[in-house]
Amino acid sequence: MRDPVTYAKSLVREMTSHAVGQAIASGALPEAEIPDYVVEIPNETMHGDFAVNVALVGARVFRQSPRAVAESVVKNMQLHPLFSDVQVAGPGFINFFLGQSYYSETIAEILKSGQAYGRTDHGGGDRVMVEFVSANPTGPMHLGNARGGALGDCIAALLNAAGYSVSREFYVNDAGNQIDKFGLSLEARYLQLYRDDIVFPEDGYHGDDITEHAKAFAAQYGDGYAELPAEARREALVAFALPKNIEAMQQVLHDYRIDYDTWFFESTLHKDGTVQKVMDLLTARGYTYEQDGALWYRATDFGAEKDEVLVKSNGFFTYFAVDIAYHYNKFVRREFDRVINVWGADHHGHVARMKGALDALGIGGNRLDVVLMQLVNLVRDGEPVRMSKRTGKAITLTDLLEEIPLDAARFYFVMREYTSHFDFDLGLAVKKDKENPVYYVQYAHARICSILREVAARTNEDADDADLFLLDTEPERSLIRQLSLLPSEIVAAAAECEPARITRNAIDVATAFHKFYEHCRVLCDDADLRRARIALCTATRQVLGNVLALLKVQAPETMEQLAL
RNA sequence: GCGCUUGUAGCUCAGUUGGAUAGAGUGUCUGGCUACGAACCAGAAGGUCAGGGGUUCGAAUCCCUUCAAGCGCACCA
Repeated sequence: MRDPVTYAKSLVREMTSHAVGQAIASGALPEAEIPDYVVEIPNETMHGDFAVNVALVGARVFRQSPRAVAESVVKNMQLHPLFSDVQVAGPGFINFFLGQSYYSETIAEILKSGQAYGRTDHGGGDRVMVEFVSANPTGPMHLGNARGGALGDCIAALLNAAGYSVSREFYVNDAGNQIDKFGLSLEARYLQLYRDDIVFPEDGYHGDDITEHAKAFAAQYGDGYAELPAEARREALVAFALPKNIEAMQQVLHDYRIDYDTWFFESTLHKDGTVQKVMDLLTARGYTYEQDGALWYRATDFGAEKDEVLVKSNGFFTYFAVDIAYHYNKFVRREFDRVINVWGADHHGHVARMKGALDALGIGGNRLDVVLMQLVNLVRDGEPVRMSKRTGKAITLTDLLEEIPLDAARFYFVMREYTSHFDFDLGLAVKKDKENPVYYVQYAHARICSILREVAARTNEDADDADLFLLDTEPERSLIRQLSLLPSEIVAAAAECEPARITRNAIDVATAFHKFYEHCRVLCDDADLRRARIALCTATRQVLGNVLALLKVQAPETMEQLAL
């Protein structure tokens, strides 16, 4: 029962297949191969807990109406004790109803597993890397990084809970063009401190942070670098500013509750020769050619519309070449079974050629999954917000976290599916009322804690040996049914790389609990029922706590705790 | 021009690999606190699933097409 839903579904499948076999053996159905059918959870509870469509998809091969097939199957069905009933309904669905033992065993399982409830070994320990954010280290992080950060971090947590061995990684682009630009920008700001005739590069980084770096550098080293050769000057400035930027990113992300296993530096791929090695590998495999002084990769051999440059005619590698080398490093050098990259949707053109390049290397592009996240629009009370009120510049991750609670930020960025172009409403995120789903879920947790405090104060009862069969009203069963979904929901969310499934699950659990609270008094006079309901509250608190932990959102014991 | 993503209630979004009467939240209207937290619950109203074709027992879901929005199509990263 570690995963109640999956277990019950497998029983349904066994019972159904066996019953069809029996029906054929008894002559009720003609000899035929059992068609593929699905076991699903119906939308309506009156349609049972699980529904099977074998009669609908099998009507043709059995040459009978769906209802007739269903009747024959049900007639030959031996019901497992976990179920209380099976019925034919609608056009020919076979509906299964869970018995009370399912509900009591689910609660027992949750209480026994505790923090481990929801975790499975589905992934078999496969090594998966989740690379996310990987923001350009030449400046502060923006809102897209905020969504990508919450998304990647939650995907990693989900994979971990689903039984994968997960590594979180940040790729630091500390080489190449944008670092040159960074150096030129720093140099211009530095020299401007001493001379009037310095023109700032048109395509340089115009942010104040560049000027701040230059001033700090000047404060520490004076004007000595103004007279040195430009190359040495820029190198010193970059060596001064880049680590500061990286450290700042680490700090902000840490504040955002994201801690990486690895900060991987692009420069190491150049230094240890990986980039050149991978170029040679592609050439040896016959997938490159030279033209116009550049080295080209035959992307068209792998379905792309045009070939791509790997080595520019000036001798430098393209970003694409380095990225191929980076992924070679992930799969071959570091032996990850799977890699998940969280990219902004504006990189979608890069996906097919990256996978193609992995095919070209014989690694297999299907081992790479790219989560293409749509970009975020910031709105306040329906109006688009482009700039920070405080700084007048584009809103950074730091600005955002100063304005809205951390819990709201983490929850909101994964609440919508990553394919949705969504508007982040600053007005809504700070609201501490029922409009805000974060508080709705947290309130449910605090409410349970409050009840359990009350229990401790009044009765000090032990619910360990409670008779869980007493939890048989609809609000109770409906809540337990919701609790039982968690392990399979985590597996599904991990498979889809979609944390939004889990935020929805959290909201659904909270809803089911609030309804239970409304209809069933926990501190009732019947001592047996009381103990059973205490056990249900404890189990619900555990599930909410486990889900919120996956999302890295606080599970408060009182709402006052949330005052931030 | 080609490609990717999206289009479902006034608004924000679900819809579990094609299933039963398309669901939540919010907003509007109405009701519920002298018992465990009303940051909650219950009810009403609200739909041409962007439009049009097709596939089949059955389509919001799959195929074709039109329209609309966002984003890509560099010897940038």
